Amino acid sequence: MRIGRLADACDCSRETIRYYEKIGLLPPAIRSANGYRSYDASHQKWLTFILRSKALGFNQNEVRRLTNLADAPSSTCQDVHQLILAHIDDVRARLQELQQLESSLLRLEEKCIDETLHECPVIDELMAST
Amino acid sequence: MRIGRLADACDCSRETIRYYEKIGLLPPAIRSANGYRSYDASHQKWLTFILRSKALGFNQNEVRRLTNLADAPSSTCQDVHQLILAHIDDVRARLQELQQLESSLLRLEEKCIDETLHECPVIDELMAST
DNA sequence: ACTAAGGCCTGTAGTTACTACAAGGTCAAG
DNA sequence: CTTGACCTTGTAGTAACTACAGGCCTTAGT
Repeated sequence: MRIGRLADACDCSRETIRYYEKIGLLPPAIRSANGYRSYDASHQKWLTFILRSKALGFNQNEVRRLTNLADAPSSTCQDVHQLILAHIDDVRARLQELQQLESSLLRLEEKCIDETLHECPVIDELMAST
Repeated sequence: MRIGRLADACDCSRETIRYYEKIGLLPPAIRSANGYRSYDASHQKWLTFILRSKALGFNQNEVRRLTNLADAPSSTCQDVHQLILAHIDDVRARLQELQQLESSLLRLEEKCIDETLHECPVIDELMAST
């Protein structure tokens, strides 16, 4: 399988695949005589794994740790479990931040009483000292 | 006021201030004879405005639009209102995404029944085809 | 056999929103 | 007169790609 077919199969771009190889996330492809990258089913599994992990919001470092765990025979399910729990905490922290952001924005938005005004209370509040 | 004092007053780094000037978010400082940047109260207002907008999650482009509105005498409160509403939509979209992420992660996490297992069902699921 | 379209290669630059130097100039205090 | 804190510019690095440029290779059609 060449890069284009793998990209289609996994629904990602060729550039992404080459990029993952470059940063060592994806094991390097075998090269055929003409220098083209050549992939098999195991490459596809790895790439699928990486893409799904990303879709779950894991960043490169976390994905790297996950792939290491997937690869190491000595790893246990607990290691994976820990990573997921840490990531859930992370996601929840971001959720809280966004929720606070939303309520701040709503509070601000309510200040727009008269929309025809040229003196905007929102601008004033953002600019005011203290 | 030199850059260090402004940075302290607004609780941001000197580099950030220079950066905002460079990208045209902050009006350029007046230079004193030795070439140092010199700021006054109006600069401080601008910077405060920018930093607060960022804290509300507005990105550079949105902040730029906000500062333009704050600066233009012809702008109305409605323009600002629109920007805020659009941003609230944005934040809500991100919230939804994160909530879906959280539930996906929780579903996945529940698969870890026996933590001592070396065959991790999570890894298997992430790697499996279809 | 020839040609055109498409696929592949490498390498570099751009994106966002900064942060972190490096190398050097300026100024006040001791 | 030196030390230290401040200032200047410019460049490179971060995450996670995306988008070329310039140049081979392959495949399908004529």
